[in-house]
Amino acid sequence: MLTEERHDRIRTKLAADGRVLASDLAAEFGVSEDTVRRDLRELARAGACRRVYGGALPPAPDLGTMTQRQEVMVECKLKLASAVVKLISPGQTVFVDAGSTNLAVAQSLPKDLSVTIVTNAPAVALALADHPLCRTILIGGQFDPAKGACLGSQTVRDIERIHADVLVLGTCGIDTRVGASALDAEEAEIKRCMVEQSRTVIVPATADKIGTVAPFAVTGVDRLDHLVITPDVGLEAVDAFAALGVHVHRTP
Amino acid sequence: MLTEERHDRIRTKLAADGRVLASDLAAEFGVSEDTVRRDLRELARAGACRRVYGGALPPAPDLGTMTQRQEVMVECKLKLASAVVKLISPGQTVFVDAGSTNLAVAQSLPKDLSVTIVTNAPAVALALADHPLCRTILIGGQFDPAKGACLGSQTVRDIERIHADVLVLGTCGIDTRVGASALDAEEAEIKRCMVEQSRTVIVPATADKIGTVAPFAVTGVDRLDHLVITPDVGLEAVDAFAALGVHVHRTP
DNA sequence: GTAAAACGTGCAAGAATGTGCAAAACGAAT
DNA sequence: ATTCGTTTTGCACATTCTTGCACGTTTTAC
Repeated sequence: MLTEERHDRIRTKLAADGRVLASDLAAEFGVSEDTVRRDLRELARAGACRRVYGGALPPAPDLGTMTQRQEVMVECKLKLASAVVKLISPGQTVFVDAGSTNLAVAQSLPKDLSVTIVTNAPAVALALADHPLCRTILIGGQFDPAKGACLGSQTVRDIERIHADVLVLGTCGIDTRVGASALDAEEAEIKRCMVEQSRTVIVPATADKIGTVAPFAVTGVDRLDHLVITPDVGLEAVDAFAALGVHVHRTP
Repeated sequence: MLTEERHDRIRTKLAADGRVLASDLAAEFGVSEDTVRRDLRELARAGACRRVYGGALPPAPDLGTMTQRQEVMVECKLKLASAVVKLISPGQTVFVDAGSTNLAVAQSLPKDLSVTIVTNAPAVALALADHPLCRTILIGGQFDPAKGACLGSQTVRDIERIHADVLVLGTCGIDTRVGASALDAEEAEIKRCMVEQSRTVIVPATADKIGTVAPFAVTGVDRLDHLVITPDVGLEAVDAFAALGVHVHRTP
């Protein structure tokens, strides 16, 4: 049995059964489990499967990206979110960008806070469904499942019609020199547009994003007003942003 | 049984039954209750459920209106939905109106069907996030939490820019003389607009809506092409609609 | 108020996995 | 045919992960 033959049969079995067990494959192919594990490792590296304890599963079992992202660092993001909502005052109009942290912001919004939320993320709008005092404007457009947000020219046009007091900006990377940046050109365009239309910009960021630069620039540090971070961010980074005029808030 | 498989089945069971018992799950999976508790703990940490004494419940107990409506007549709506998706052909552009039945339609859409879905309901867009072949256009506007949809003049304007092959119309009442009607003026306006921009109109309706007239008219019977109903609708009603040129489909 | 059921925690056994390494198989060039 | 280098494979050992059990605590029911 050739290596590639095994790979092919594993792919087929995975598509047919929705899962494979390392022990089964070893018995079926008449090779050791070590070899099967090597196969699975390579297939996983190629994106053909996800390795789990005992075998492997298809790459996208549930909701691919959005649900997955929501599952990591939940408590961390909730803390960021509750710090962010403290910066929002009654009566304001707030742009809420897409992203799992910003979804947490929407969920953490006090029910007695009367604000207008403008967002291009359907999940954010749904999360605000039980906030009776909250007026929610959803910006439409072509829906990008990977980002969980609406992108495209129509979205940009609609955003340009709105002037907000505050923007809660999601970001893929934030750096003292480059500022905020995104992984995707379309996404960056939307974010740039939101920055343009907002008076104040708040960026919640987990430690892994500090000092990171993504390919597409969104805005320089000079346009950022508040940076909300977790306590595990180094103090030197905090000072660096503070020196550039950014108000840095650390969650407890 | 792999860990993630258990998690997945717990999620499914939770969505289907609205609750799970630790003892049931342990028996069903053939593992100890300790393991089930561990699973539930992880799912709860990921926000997929709330742990309660004896088992677990879905994370959002009562999201006001939308979630509540979803819980009633689930299997009935799923049957309607699977009948509706059979009327959709590859390559078509489909308006999907708001409403719990239409959300079921989106969820029941085959993953290998390549279509463009246009909707003003954020939940529908989110449900289509894991359909790689499905292009989703979300119509924005002011989000109405009670309806789970975007309403308002901007929504109307955006809908008027799109011409669809098919409309899956949600309705509050449908009658042989009055046609489809809605409980709300804004809502009716949106629906009217969608009918205007679509070539074919499909109306899935549960038995309680047949013969009902809501205050605000949407469209006459002459513009309805397909009526998808449950078997508990009387035959005389079926014949009445059929006599007016509507194709009536009964789910088994 | 008491008993039973459910729960959390720590722990140990067993299974699965990663890593390093050597033998075997294979191909190419001499 | 032989030799050298590469790839594949299986094995040994340390590590990690999962799971069930014991025991003390909390919650529920009667």
